[in-house]
Amino acid sequence: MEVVVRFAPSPTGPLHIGGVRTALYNYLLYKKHGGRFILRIEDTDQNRFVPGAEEFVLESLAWMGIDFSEGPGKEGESGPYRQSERHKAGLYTPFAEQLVRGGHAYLAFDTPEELDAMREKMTAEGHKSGAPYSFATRHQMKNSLSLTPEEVQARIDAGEPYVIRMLMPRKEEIRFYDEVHQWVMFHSSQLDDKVLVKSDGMPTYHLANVVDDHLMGVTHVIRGEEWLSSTPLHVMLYRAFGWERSIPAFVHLPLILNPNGEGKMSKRMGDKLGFSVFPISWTDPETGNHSFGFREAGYLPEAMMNFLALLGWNPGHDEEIMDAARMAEAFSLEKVNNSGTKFDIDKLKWFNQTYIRAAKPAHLLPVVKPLVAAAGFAVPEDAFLEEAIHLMQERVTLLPDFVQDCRFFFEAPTAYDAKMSSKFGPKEREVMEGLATKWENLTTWDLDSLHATFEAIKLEMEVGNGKVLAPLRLALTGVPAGPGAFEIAALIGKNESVARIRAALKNIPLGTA
RNA sequence: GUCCUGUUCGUCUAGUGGUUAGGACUCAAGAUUUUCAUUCUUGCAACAGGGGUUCGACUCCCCUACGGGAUACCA
Repeated sequence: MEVVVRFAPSPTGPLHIGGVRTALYNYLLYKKHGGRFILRIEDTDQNRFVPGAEEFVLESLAWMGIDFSEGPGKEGESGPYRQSERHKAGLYTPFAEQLVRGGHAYLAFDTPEELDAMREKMTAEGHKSGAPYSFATRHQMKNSLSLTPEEVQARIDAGEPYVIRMLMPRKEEIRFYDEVHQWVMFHSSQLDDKVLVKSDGMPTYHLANVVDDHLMGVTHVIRGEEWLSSTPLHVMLYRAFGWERSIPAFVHLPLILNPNGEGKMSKRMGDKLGFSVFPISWTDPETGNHSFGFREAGYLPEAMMNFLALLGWNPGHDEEIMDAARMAEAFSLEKVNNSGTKFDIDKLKWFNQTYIRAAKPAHLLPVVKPLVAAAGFAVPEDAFLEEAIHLMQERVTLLPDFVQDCRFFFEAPTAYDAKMSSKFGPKEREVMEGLATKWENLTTWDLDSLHATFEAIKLEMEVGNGKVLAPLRLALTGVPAGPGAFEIAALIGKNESVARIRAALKNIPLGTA
């Protein structure tokens, strides 16, 4: 059987990292089995519609390397892909009518105020369920069940707004199999009469979701665990429509929790704890507030993908570093975990570091280049930058470190490390003078000749490695850490290297050593 | 409150009745390295609690505790 999965975000705000993981699991299953991977935009709530949110989803998935097979801008056999468009095409109304005709749903005319009143009444009477609309209350409300057909028709004719609600049966067992949680059972008496069609005629998530999944031939509903509670309603909908034989497999993914375990990962906690919850940066069109994403923080999408995949799933072996193809190959729903997962930023950093170290400098070049420019440096030639990346990549965790931790590739030191400077004594200065002179006279400028001058100066001045290397590093970079001094010198060139030694001699006050 | 769901090192996890409970991240110590980083070695560290079932429970069942989710004309 063909596997059809779908990722169905709603454009009510920027997609967050939990959504990205949901998309990723869909993608992995699709990559493994083939079939179709549909991106569907669930924009049935026009009040909460946020401009730019859909573009944000598209750009985020593109950055992550998560390709869907059909969706907005990529027409396939199941379009259109925005529920608002599907509604305009009249896709949902017949199904809602079918439900009403079949006695599975009914019309309700209650105002928000009346609903609130009932809610209050329920809680005041100490009812455990605060639901204002259920088998217990529906006959006290204004709907096509409690009103006579004439009254109902009169209200409709008068243009009174109404919603369509699910008529939840009184006593029915609702059992469904979830690939992650196994058998889950609900009792219909605990469920309320959810709104299926809003008073503006737009379907709610529940209706649209079930109808679309059916129409699109979705075989696996992979979504976050926050949906587990509404699954019985969906199952009842499948039953009411007579679609129970083709009901999709449910896969409710464990939630991604805040690092401190306090609830599902949120922007609020991210701000508090200092990490992003968005894949890429986002500017709120309403407030203008800007949030950085993992991309801007300097994470590689491959690292992100690897980390996210392992947040709630494991391949069944000890392998941790896997590319998309390898993960897809190893992917299996049975290996998806069932308990909430705290977001471990340290582990993500480790993945990022690992991927940066393993990357080809040419692969990193396009992302590092803009960072160099953004820092205000003149952007060197590609060959230079690639070599700098090569020298730095095993000591970098985040992409911006390529600029932050090695400014010396782009400019002469503007300050010198105090501790190292204090050891820049007379002997060191003498050695540096000698080395500068030797370098000036060098006709070939490569690692070998540089090392040769190093050996020569040690012999001449009768000093060890430290008396040469430490002051040289200080002169060249101003900082105590970094790639080998000769590698740096070789890269920045003869004139620059000599100039930096001369500058250090001039600018660093005589130490105490 | 009610319903659903979960609970193995600090974190991510392996484990499906008999294991010295394994790996990874973090942290600590040491070795290598002209600095830093890398690499390598070692170490610290867990089956929420209580009852059953069983010759034997981390593994199966029940209860408790503690998390998480859902309880909208939001998704």
